[in-house]
Amino acid sequence: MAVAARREKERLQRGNAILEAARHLFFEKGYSATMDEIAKKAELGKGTLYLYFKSKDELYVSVIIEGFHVLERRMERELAKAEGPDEKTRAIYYAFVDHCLENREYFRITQYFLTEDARSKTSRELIDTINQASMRLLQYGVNAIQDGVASGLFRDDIDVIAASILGWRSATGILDLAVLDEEADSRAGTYGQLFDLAFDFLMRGMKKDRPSGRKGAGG
Amino acid sequence: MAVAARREKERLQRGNAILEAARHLFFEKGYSATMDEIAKKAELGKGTLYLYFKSKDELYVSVIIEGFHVLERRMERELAKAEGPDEKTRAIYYAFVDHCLENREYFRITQYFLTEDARSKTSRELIDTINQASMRLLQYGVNAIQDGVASGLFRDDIDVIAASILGWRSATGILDLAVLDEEADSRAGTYGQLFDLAFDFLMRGMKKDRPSGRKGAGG
DNA sequence: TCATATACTGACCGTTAGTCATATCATGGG
DNA sequence: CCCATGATATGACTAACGGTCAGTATATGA
Repeated sequence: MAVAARREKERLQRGNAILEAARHLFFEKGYSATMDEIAKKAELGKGTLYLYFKSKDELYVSVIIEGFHVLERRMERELAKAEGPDEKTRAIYYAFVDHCLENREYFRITQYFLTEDARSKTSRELIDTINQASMRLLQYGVNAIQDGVASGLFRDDIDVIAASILGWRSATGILDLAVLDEEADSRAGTYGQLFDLAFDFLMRGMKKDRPSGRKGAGG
Repeated sequence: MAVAARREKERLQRGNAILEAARHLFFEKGYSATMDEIAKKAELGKGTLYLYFKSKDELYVSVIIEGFHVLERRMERELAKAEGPDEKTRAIYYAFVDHCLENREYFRITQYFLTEDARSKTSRELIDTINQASMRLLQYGVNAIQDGVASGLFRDDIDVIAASILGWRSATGILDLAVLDEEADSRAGTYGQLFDLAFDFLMRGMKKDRPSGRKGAGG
């Protein structure tokens, strides 16, 4: 009796169809895309959406979480190519920045949810989901910097977690500007310079003071 | 005939009464505070609100702009107390950070408006109003750093504007975290450490390399 | 063929930003 | 004093939203 299994498969497919319609519309119109529109795009009745997602917010957050998965895969990919803590730290930082620039809609909708809706309105649960996903990705930065400390590239008196958060939040702060600015296209131009500066200052801050030392790869 | 003058005065008073009611409610409930609530609090009919402010968004932004004025006065005050570019840079940075922490509601509602509503929904005009106010305040940072370069404290190959933006955006990125976190109270604790780290790395990045020199105030 | 369970639907509800026909009030001439 | 005039204030109304639920359609297995 493969009925139950097929049912399950169909259920997943429907869920994905809704998610896809939602992604398109949230990307296009932001949070103000309506459930009616999404239902229409998914070729379903509005009520059906609520069989798969408890609320508009839950659907919205599902799209956000998608974005986190995309970013995590990218980080893994870039990390695999990098050698040594210097490159790894750089790989994580720019994987984040480039992901957000190339998929600015994911970034935009994520940032939205973390402001107003963090207020009483929405369930704490959804916020926590996003926070947990953030912490998971932050760990990549922590690990890279930790390696840097272990290998002697970075000072051993730095707070590894604080430094990671700083890198993350500096990039996010700049991304807010860059992504809001419709004109600016890629990492080139003014914003690219800013991301580089942020990374440069972060590295200078962490590296051991070796004004004249060589930069050989730390074994 | 002082009629016109009195009318004008009354008009201003009404406007302020509405603004005050709006501030209280936006602070308490965020953007989801309703125009009906604000009207009730201001002891006016809802329609009256629309004689003084074109839309809910315009009223909301008016409250935001209030916050910018408060911050600017604080910057002026702190700047007056500071001597030399090191202290001045520090004064501007912490005036910003402390203002946002002590008046987190102003920060919260500002950040909200700069995300979702930046999308097509609202008039570009309102966004621009906020951007102009931001640029005005950014100038305080630019001036302080410029002084630092002129006095030889900072390297003369740094991009003064980029460095200012970096300080601003790093602080904002951390503030997003700190202000969202209901628990965290003041500049003490984990977040305080982060703000300090951000400032420290910024200064290290800008200062001339003097690995062995003394840190005495550069006069 | 039909009873039952499962999945879908859209008319409906409460709520909200914004509008506008109407009501209220102050002013100054008669 | 009284009333005509214009300025100001009002809240019932509309359209649009998220969310609900009574009812419909479809699939299953006896």
